[in-house]
Amino acid sequence: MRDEDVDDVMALLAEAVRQWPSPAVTIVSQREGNPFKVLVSCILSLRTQDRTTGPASERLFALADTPATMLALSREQVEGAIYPVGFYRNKAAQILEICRILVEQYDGRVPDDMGRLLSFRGVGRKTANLVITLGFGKPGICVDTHVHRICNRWGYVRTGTPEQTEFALRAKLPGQYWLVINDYLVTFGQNHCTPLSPRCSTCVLGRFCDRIGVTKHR
DNA sequence: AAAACGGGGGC
DNA sequence: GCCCCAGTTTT
Repeated sequence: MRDEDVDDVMALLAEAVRQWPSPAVTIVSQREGNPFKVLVSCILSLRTQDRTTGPASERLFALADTPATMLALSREQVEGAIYPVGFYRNKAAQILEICRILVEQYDGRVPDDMGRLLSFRGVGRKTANLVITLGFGKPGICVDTHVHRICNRWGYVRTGTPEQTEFALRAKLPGQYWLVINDYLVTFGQNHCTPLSPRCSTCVLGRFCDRIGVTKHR
């Protein structure tokens, strides 16, 4: 994919993702404007399939949906609510630790800058960028493995790590696409342009794609 | 039964 | 950069 193809690809992508109702990322999108829910949802989704984190986070938020109230929960309560996301002890402990810091040092509010977000254990660039963009509506690019894989598969960027992809996209992706690329590409990556067996033969973006790193395809 | 999945931390 | 982290889902 060449730079001048961006508008065409984004339009085709928007059309393509419409065939998958209630995409998994919508679960996270529904947290829009609520940085705390975005943050907790992201912690739950670490190294798990996104589909499972929606119901799990709903159960947790039914018990508590602010740092102060969630801090009052026991680790066992949190662990029980978030089945079946896995990594229960780590995730429950990290969430409660973040709640404690938010209450004690940040007046119960989630900070809106990269530096402070990254200081929390369990928060990396993907989570921080999602909090900044979805939670606070500020500019940012959230690169998960889907975004990283697909942008490289297209040949739009040539990078080795998601962080490099983030910086490459920040430098070249037109600003009007920053807030939608993650939503589109995650949906697209989960349903069509999958890691192992992308459906290249039925892909509307075929003529724009370099298929870099594609080993098998149907 | 086995392989795929997926962000972050520690070194 | 490399290795590790645990448990659910898919093949």
